Amino acid sequence: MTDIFEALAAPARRAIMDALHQRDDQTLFELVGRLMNDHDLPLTRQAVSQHLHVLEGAGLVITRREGRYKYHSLDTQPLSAVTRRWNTKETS
Amino acid sequence: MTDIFEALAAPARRAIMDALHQRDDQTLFELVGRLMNDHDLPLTRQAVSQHLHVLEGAGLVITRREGRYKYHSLDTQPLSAVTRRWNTKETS
DNA sequence: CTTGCACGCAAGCGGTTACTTGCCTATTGT
DNA sequence: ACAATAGGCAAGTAACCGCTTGCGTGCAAG
Repeated sequence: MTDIFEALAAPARRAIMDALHQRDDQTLFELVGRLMNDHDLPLTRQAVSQHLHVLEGAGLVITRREGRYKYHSLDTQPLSAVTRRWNTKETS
Repeated sequence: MTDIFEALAAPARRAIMDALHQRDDQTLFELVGRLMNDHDLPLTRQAVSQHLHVLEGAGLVITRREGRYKYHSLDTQPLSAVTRRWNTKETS
């Protein structure tokens, strides 16, 4: 759970999360093209790849191998636990 | 909202959040003493002070001046918005 | 079997960040 | 008034992080 905050600290990684939130099961190149069009983030392929590895290590992104393609999807379960860490008293 | 992730990325800052979660309205020196006893983080006064400023800037900690004392408390409202960013579909 | 595509690995570089060090201000107590 | 306490400000340093660069691997198509 510690890695979640560090993973989401980088703006580029949050942009990737947003891109995956719009549509799941995206490959690396799909994400690269999307991040160059939607946002003005000049992220190269290797940069996105490294970010995806960080997000995957934090448990926020799950991957699925299919031939030479690797599809990425969100896993929002860890985020729910994040909020409950300091929100034990007030919830409304 | 961007600053929230960067603020919580540092483990020392999360430890401060935990200390404030145990008890609100703590001064700087109270937090320093608590962080030296509870955890094994050798945080100096200036380090904790800087971390508190970051947390305050992120809106996670609210302060209250009283004479020469400055009491710090948690504000967990921003954290609720954090989770809802990517949890629009599943909530249970 | 060769060519191209999707992706992985690893070293290196520049900017950021956490922490220290030193000094300063303001409020309280005697 | 003087000393002590609670906290603030700013510069300097070392480590970390994001990104690049270059090359390597495996799958797929002709």
